[in-house]
Amino acid sequence: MSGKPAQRLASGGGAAVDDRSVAARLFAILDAFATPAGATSFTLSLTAIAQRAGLPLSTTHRLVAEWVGWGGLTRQDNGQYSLGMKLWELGVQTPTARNLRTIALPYLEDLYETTREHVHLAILDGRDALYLEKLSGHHAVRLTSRVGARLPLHSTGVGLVLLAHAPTDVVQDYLATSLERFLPGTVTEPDAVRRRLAEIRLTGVARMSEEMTLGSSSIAAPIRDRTGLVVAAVSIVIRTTDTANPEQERAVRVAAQGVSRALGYRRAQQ
Amino acid sequence: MSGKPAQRLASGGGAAVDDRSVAARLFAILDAFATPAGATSFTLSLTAIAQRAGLPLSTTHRLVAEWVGWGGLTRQDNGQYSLGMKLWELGVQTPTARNLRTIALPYLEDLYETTREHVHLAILDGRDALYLEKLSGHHAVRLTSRVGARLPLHSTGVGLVLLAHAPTDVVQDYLATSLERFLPGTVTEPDAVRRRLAEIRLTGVARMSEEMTLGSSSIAAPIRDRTGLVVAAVSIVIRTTDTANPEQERAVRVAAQGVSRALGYRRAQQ
DNA sequence: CGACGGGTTCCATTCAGTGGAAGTTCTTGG
DNA sequence: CCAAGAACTTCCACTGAATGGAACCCGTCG
Repeated sequence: MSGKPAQRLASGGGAAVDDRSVAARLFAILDAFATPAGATSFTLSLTAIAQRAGLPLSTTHRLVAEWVGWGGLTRQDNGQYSLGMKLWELGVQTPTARNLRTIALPYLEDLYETTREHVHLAILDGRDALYLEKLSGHHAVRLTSRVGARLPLHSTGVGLVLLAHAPTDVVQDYLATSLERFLPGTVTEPDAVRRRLAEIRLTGVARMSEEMTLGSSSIAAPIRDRTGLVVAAVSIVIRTTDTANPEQERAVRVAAQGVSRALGYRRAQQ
Repeated sequence: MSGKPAQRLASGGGAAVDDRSVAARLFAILDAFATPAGATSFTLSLTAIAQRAGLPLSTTHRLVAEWVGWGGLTRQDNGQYSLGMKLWELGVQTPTARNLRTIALPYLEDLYETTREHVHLAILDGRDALYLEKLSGHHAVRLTSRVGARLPLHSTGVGLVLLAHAPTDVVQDYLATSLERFLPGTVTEPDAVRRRLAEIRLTGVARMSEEMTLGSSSIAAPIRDRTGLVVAAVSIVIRTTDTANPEQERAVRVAAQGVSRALGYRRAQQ
């Protein structure tokens, strides 16, 4: 790093210079709260935030205070910090999530009622399936998914559907990296995945069985907007042992079509 | 559009001083997106953001770029900006919203199924009822409410329930200001409201009729946590013309109790 | 009691952020 | 077709806001 004659610590360690902008530091603080894995959301102490964000304590202290002042973070009685309501309020206003959810929810409810199984709504975001909504009864199978979670495209029903209808370069790109095998049943071989995608495009539904969670299978179908583009996917997650029920598949299709129609899709082609 | 740009003109047309911190300016930009009234969420041009945030265009340009880089804002094809998915992702992680929602949703679904009416879940936040969840079928009455919306405490079912169980100083404070009369039926007289609150505490339900929206009534009940504290309220919104149905009230109670029990409430007192 | 780990405050230093202005692109309309 | 204008982007000299090390505070533990 000969470029910048920036501040240099006299000590032999030669600590790295932090050239992040104030904004970047503020964001780093929020990112410290990104819930890992499927864990339940949590709280952090000031020091913990400082560590995760890679910031000096005093700086963290000041910036965290700014967040709290605005409502993006909340300080709890025990001194721990957590994400604040303001963030939630703004978050739910996000157009994609809000519009899709509002329109889709009634159909998802119908689907839940007729099948009594977990119902998922997801969109493609980057290289992941992002779960926008999840309905599930009191009982139902334990699952990794939750609203706001990201799950892989190749091992989930909604993921495969989204991938099947994604631009070719996205598919190319996705299959170029090695796909994680979560269970023995997970299909990870690129060509095998490609064959599945083709079949999904043909039949209009994806069926998965024990590729992410033991004991659970899923049936997923695409949601199209007015232009015919696939913008989301619905699925139900069922116990693997249940006998294959054509009614279930039909219900998923009906729901997907209902939402598509509500979005203005008129089955022009197909 | 709230808080006017913090500009203070020195006598004689001197330059304005803006003593906001970088963080405050970043927040002001996000706040520019706070959806007004009940309008559908929207997009803003750079110039519009600058105006609403009270910032010079070049500064706005730079800061908006930071937001976009992080994912808090998204630039659309037409050049307009809107809230970004990252914000949604973090927002749904907010503990209060997430936990309550997760626990309550199954019961809300039950309630929706048995009544087929709008179902609301709200908490008290500041001087407003903040709507955490809303289920509604395809048909159903048109409403002002939506997830993430804030509505007054005195003119909504959930609002009254929350107020009825709020600390006395909150009630005091709330009733000290003049309450807006949305419809002829809105009860705005402090003492009349107080009497209602007492009754709600006694009976355990609130009934409203055409106090916010013409043609719609609501039935609301409190949700308690393990300590017995009222942390939220559920309600259904029904057509006013419908004959009073004791089944509906019972369904609301059942839902509220179900959620309370799931939160660990054991009906110690009462 | 002393030490320790978390949190808070202080303040001299300096460099990141600022914003006016000039440059660029896209529209409008004459 | 070009001029006028609006919206956006880039530039850069200046400066005061942000920085972070250090000192301080406070509750807890052995």
